[in-house]
Amino acid sequence: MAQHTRRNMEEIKTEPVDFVKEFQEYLTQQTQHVNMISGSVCGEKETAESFQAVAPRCEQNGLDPPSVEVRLSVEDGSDVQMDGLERTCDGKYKCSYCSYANKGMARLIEHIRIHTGEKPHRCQLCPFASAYERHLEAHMRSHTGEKPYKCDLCAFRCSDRSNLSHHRRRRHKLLPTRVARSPFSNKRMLSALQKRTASLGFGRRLLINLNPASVMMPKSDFLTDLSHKIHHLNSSEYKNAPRVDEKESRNRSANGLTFKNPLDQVSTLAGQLAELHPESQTPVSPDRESIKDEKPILIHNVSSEQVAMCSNGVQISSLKKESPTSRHENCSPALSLGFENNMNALTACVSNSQSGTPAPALTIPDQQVNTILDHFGSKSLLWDQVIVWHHSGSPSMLCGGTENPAGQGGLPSSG
DNA sequence: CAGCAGGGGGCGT
DNA sequence: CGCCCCCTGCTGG
Repeated sequence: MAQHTRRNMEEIKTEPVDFVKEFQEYLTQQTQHVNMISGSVCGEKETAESFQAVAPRCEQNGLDPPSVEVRLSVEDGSDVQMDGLERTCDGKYKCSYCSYANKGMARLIEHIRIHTGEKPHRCQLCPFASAYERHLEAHMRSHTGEKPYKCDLCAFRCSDRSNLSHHRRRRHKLLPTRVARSPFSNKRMLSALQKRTASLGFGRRLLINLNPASVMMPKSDFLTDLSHKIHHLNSSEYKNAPRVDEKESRNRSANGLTFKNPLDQVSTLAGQLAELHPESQTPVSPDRESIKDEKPILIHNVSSEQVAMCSNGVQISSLKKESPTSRHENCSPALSLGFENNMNALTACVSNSQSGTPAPALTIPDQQVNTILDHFGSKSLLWDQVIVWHHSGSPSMLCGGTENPAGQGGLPSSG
């Protein structure tokens, strides 16, 4: 009896890890099952290799291979029967499981996953899985503790824009705010930046403050109106920014964060982010009332495209690289990160930004820069991306300034 | 009521 | 096709 109890205790002890593992195995099995069905419908069974060939991106993100096969066996004609897909006469792809139709095949593939139960986008930290990548991103914020969306009518803040919209409707009886699109006048550059951030493992999240308020200004004014705003970027201002306890910071710098549980790491980092600067965490409200809260940003040496663009709220410049020794001089001592092998933690914390949301300040000591570079080198990280976020007169910055010294860096050619 | 997850639409490239 | 946004529904405090 006592032995039995002890054995149970041991089982319980390891349960969290085993549970996640088992759940992922379960999902894998489910995926394989769906694949099998899919393959039988297609008349061929896909191997793992062929899946990777179809969607190499999946390997990158550690996702399941797409099991929803989309193959036009017949090129012409409407109502082409595919694997779970039909094409309607108006060119839309129609779900064969329900009446849903969409002109975008990818959208339909996503939709069909609802029927197949496939959830290839898995959280690395918990059993959460979703058929939608965007949902995984929102889910990750629940781990990081990010609450980038703030209600401008009360102190409410949340991690999801939908929640904010929900809150505004329920609490303040307000209609949802339609957020205008990107303020970038140079959309090509925006697209390039998005691709670059994606290539860095930041998913589709963009490390740029796309303050919707900026949209209120005519595009042409973006280029002319920021000059008088640059004075906000006073280096003395962020000297006053709250800093992580120096001793603690030093310890972390020397030892790195040695969390056994990646979730702990994320949580701790999120906590540090929260301590950075109360104001700096104040997100950009998507509403026009918050124009006063615009947060200019600097992005140094953005890419090989020597871009210099200013806008109301966004400045991007292609400054010369700083020497590695001078790097720290321009860095806010806001936060030191230690990196194990959890790229997701980095992604989750660093990518605390998306359209209309600010990023936290991050400072990465040299040793850890090297660690990161070691980690990301094979992933083609171009470490000369420097992103500075300027918050309401209290600028913070994410620093870097040196290309991957291993020479493995450089972004894949976007072409 | 907030948090979270599921699902779909619009638009630019 | 990717990105961004929105709405809806469920759950727990």
